[in-house]
Amino acid sequence: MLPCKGQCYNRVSKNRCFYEERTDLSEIKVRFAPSPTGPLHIGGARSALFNWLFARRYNGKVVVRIEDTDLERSSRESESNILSSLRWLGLDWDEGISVGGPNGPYRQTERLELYKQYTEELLASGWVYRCYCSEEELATQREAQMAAGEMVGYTGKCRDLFEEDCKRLEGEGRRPVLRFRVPQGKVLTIRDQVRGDVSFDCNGIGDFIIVKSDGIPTYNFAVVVDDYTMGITHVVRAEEHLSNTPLQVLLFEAMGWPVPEFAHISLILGQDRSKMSKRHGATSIQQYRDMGYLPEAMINFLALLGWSTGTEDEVFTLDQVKESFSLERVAKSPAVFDLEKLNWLNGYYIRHSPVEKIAELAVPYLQQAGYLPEIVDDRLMEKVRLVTVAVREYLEYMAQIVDYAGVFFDDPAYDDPEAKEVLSQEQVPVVFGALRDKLTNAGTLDEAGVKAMLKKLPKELGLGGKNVYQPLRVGLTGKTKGPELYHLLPALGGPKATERLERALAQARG
RNA sequence: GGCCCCAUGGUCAAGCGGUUUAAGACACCGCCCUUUCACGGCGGUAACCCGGGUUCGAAUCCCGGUGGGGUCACCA
Repeated sequence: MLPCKGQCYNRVSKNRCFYEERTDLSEIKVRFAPSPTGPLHIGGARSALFNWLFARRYNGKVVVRIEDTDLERSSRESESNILSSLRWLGLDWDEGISVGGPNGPYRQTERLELYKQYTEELLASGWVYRCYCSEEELATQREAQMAAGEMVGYTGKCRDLFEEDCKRLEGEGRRPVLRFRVPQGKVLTIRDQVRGDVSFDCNGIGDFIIVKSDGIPTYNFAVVVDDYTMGITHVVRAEEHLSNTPLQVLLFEAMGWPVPEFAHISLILGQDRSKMSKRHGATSIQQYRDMGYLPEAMINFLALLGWSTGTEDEVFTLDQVKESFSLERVAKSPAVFDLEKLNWLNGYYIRHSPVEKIAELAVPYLQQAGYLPEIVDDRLMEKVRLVTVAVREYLEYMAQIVDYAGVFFDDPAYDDPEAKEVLSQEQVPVVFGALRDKLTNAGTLDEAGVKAMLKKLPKELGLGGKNVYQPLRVGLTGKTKGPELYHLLPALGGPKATERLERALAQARG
C-alpha cells in the first residue's frame, strides 16, 4: 500500500493522513443501513453513494443492513422500494440483505437473539440498569428541563435501584427499559474523517435507553452490535448522526470493541436552508425516477453535492467518480438542493445518451398520454425514435416529452391567432402545393433528404426563406415554434404531412 | 435553551499563508448560430459574514461575535 509522503493526496485533514490510520486498505468495510420507514430519500441516496464510492475506491466491501427496530413505522414495502432505488442508481453491495453473507441475518428484527446476548453482558458488568420511569413521567420532566433551560436528559432516578425495588415496580405492572450508565466527568473525542476531532462532555449526556420496554433494542445499541459483528471499519453517514456518535462510542468502549472510523457528511438542505423534507417537493429517488430522471444524472448530481473532483470536471460517470473519490474532498458545509442544476444535468444526459435508449424511456410517458398503444411494434418504435430525435433537446426530464410530442400524434387545430395570421399569407397555397408535390415523389423521408429538399424550396418558388418555412411549420403543426422541419417531416411521414397541409389550407380558406 | 457542526457570488463549489486584479458549473443577462423555439458557441453581472489577533504577507491559521443548520424520543 502507498505510504504517506507528506504531500499526500489522501490527507484527511491538515495534519492527518488516511494511510497512517488504516494500514490495510483492503480491509475497508462500510455499510448502508436504511430504516425502512419510507422510500429512499435524496439524502439517504447520497449517503449510500458516498459509502459505496469510498469502499469501491479502496477495494473495500459494502454491506446493506436493514434497521427496522421501529416496529411501528417499518414496512417490507419500504424496504423493497429502497433496495430497488439503490439498484436503479447502480449501487451494488457485497454482503447484506437479499445477497446474504457470513454475518447475517441483515435485518435487525432478525438479530434479536444476538442483541439479547450482549444485553446480558452489559447488565452483568453493570453498564446498564433497569429503569421503570414511564414515558409520561419522562415527558413532563423533559418539558420542565426545557423550560428551565437546563440540560435535557435522564436524571438517573432508577440508577441505583435494588432488586426489591425492581420487583415492586414490576408488580405495579411497569415494564423496564434498559439504560446505559453514562460515565460522568469524561470527555469523549471522536475522530471524524471529514470534521476532524469532535469532543463531547459526557456530563451533557443523559443515561440513554438501549433496550425498549418491549425488549427491542434502540438504534444506538443495535448499530453498535451490528457494526462490530459485521466488521464495519468506517461509518459514513449524515451529520444528523454526529450527536449520536458519542453514545455509540461509549457502547463500543463498554463492550471492549474497537471503535470504527467515522465520517459525517453534511446535510442536504431545501431552498429555505433547512433539512430537506417532503415540503421541499420531490425528495425520494422513486419520484425522480418516475418523472424520468436518469440514474446517471442523479448519481452525477448527488456526487457533486458535497464533493468535487478538484478539477473543472462536472459531468462524469459512476465509474469515473469511483476512481477519484476521497473523503478528504468531502465538503463540511451543508449543500442546498438545486433542482435547476439537476434539471440541466439530466437534460444533458438526455441529449447525450444514445437515442434508442432515450426513445425506450419515452414510451411509457407517451402511452400514458394516449399517444401510443399498449403494444408498440417496430414501426411505431421507429416513429418514437424519430420523435425523440426531434424533441429531446427540449427535455429536462422524460415526463416533459408529452408537452412536445403532441404535434406528432394529434392533428393541429389551427386555432392559434398567430398561426392563423401566418396561414392567411398569400403565398401559402403555392408553398404547400410545392411541398406536397415533392413529398408525393419522395418515398421514405430521411433527415438528410428532407434537409436538401427544404433547402432548395425557397429558390424554386422565388420566395424568401421565412415566407416558406414559417407557413410550413404552422401548416404542419399549427404552431409557430417547434422542432426542426427536417426532424418533423420524417417522423410525420409523407402522407400525414400532406394531409395536414391540406387541412390547414381548408381552415385558412374556411 | 444546552450541546455539536458549518460559514467564498442566488445555488453547487475551487482555493489548504505569497502564483488570486478569487477557478469552474447551474441560474441570470447580452451577442452569435438557427429564416421558429430549444440545443450549441462566445461574452458579461455577481462572492471571501463581522471584529480582533498571528505573520513581512490571511479567503486561507487562532480567538471572539454574528448568522445558518443539526441534535436533545421507549425514531432512526
